[in-house]
Amino acid sequence: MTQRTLRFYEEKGLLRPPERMDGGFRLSSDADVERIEYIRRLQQYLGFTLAEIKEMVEAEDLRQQIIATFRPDRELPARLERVTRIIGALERQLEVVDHKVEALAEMQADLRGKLERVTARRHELEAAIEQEQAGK
Amino acid sequence: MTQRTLRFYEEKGLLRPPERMDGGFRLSSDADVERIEYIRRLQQYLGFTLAEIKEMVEAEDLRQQIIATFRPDRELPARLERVTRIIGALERQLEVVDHKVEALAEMQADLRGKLERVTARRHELEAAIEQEQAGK
DNA sequence: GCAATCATTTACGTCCACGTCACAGTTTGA
DNA sequence: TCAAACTGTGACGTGGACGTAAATGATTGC
Repeated sequence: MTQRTLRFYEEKGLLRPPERMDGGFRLSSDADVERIEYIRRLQQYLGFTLAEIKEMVEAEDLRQQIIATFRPDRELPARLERVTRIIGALERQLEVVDHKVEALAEMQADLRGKLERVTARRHELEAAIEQEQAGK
Repeated sequence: MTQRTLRFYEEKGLLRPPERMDGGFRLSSDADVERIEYIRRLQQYLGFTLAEIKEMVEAEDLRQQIIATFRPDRELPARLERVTRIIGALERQLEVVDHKVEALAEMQADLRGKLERVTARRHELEAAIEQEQAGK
C-alpha cells in the first residue's frame, strides 16, 4: 500500500479526506485502515473495479447512517424507501458474489481432481524408478 | 467477445493460431471455443490477469501433452521431473483459488447478515406504516 | 538553526486489456 | 460480375489503476 494509492482512492471518493495533523499530515484512524483493507480485498481477491467498490462503500455508508440515525418515527415512507434501496444494492452485490463463488468452486474441484490424478501418476513413476534401481 | 479480443489473445499466446479457411478466415473448433470461455471465466469471475492465465493454460497444455504421450518407459526421471513441475503449478493455482474462496465466503456471509438485518428493518417499517394508516 | 530527511501535491508516464480506424483482401447476393 | 458487406492486419487511441519525478513545505538530528 503506497501513499499514492491512498491519495488516488481519496480522489476517487473511496476514502473520505482523513484527519490531518497540524502540519497537514495524514492521520488514519483504525476505521480508515479497516476500510482500506476491505477495499483491497474487494479489489484483489474479488476483482471488483474501483467504481464498483465505490458504489459498495457508499451503500455501506448509507447503511451506517441509517442505523445511527435517531429514530424520528416521522417520515416513515422516506425511511422505507432508503431501506429498500439498500436492500437492492445488497442483493446486487450478493448476486455477483454468488456467481463468483460458483465459478470458483467449480475451478477448485477441477484443480483438485487434476492434482489428485497427477499425484497418482507421480507415485507410479516413483515406483517404476524404484523397480529399475532394484533391478540393476 | 469481439474479434479484436481473439486476435489479442492470439498475440499474447493464450490461443494457438487457429485453423484458417482458404480465404484466411478464422475457423474456431469446439475445443477452441471451450478454451475461450474458460479463459473468460478465469478473467472475469476470478480476476486473474492474462499473464497468469497464460501460465495456467500452458501448464494445462503440458499436462495434456504428457497424458497423450505414448509411454516410452524410458527416461523415467525426466518424466518424473515434468510431472513434478505440473504438480507445483497446480498447487500454486489451487492456493490462489483457495484464498479467493475464503475471502468470498467471508463476504458472502457478511452480505447475507446485513441483508437479513436490513430486511427485518423493512418489515418493522412496513408494520409501522400499516399502524399509522389504520390509526387515521 | 540549518542541512538532510520525510510528506504533499501537481503533472506526467506506464502497463494492461482491449477499442477504433484505415486499408486491403474476401465473400455473397442480385 | 460487381458493389455491398464482411474479415484480417497494423497502428494508434483509451480508460483504469496506479508509478514516478519535480517542486514545495514540514520535521528531526546534531
